[in-house]
Amino acid sequence: MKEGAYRPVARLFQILSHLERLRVLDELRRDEACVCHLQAVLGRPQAYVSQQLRVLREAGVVVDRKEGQLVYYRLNDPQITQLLEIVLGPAGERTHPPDCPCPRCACCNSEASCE
Amino acid sequence: MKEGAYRPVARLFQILSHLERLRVLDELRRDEACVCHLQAVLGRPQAYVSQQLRVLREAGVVVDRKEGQLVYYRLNDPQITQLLEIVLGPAGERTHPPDCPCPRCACCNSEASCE
DNA sequence: ATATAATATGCAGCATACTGCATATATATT
DNA sequence: AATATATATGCAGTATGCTGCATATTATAT
Repeated sequence: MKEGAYRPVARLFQILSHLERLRVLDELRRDEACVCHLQAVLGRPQAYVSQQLRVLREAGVVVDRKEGQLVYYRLNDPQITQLLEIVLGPAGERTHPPDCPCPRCACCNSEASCE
Repeated sequence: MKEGAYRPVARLFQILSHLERLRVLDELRRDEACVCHLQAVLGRPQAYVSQQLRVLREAGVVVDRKEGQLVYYRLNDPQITQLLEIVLGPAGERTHPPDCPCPRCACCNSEASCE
């Protein structure tokens, strides 16, 4: 086995060894999500969420897509999906935080429920 | 998904996000190995190797077995094997460092080769 | 019992990542 | 153009892990 093969792997695991980043990735494997949605899911300041998203983005773990003024993030690497499946089990349902302002949560936050 | 589920996972990934620990685990998934063998593989001081082995042991990733004055370590958790397979590919051959004093390396280090 | 080999543990200095805040950019609305 | 909303970036203090060394423990041999 080539010596240098461990370095990128160690780096990847380091990216994943973070509580909030794991939460983000777990949410993203269900469906892509905008920043404000992730912000509501984590219950953390926007700047904090963006910072963790940058780490994930620069590592190639996620990619972003702009739509109007919203930025949607989604998983990029199928390896990540495999890893998450092993340690977290199958993906669950999309989270609907009560105070999420994003379009995809609007239906059930204005009315009583949406599904 | 329950809130606290991410903490142990983050901790596990943190354990794995280490260059030398990854090398150790990669060696162990081929076969169990004694401390002195791992010491020769890493080319690091004995105390350093034992320290990393302790981290792996306390995390439940590996278990040890005493045989005479040697202590053999092996993988404990099948999840780890799966994770390593994903990020490192299939396990390779056992490493035979030229200066390894352990019984299982003795055959090929005293003579020209052993396989 | 003493000496030697194999392994484990404790501690301290150093490096690095995490966290929170202030601020910058970019897009839409009026 | 001015304002508001959504998102990104830079920086500093703090916490945490890494590394190396000294030393303790355990087992074998003489």
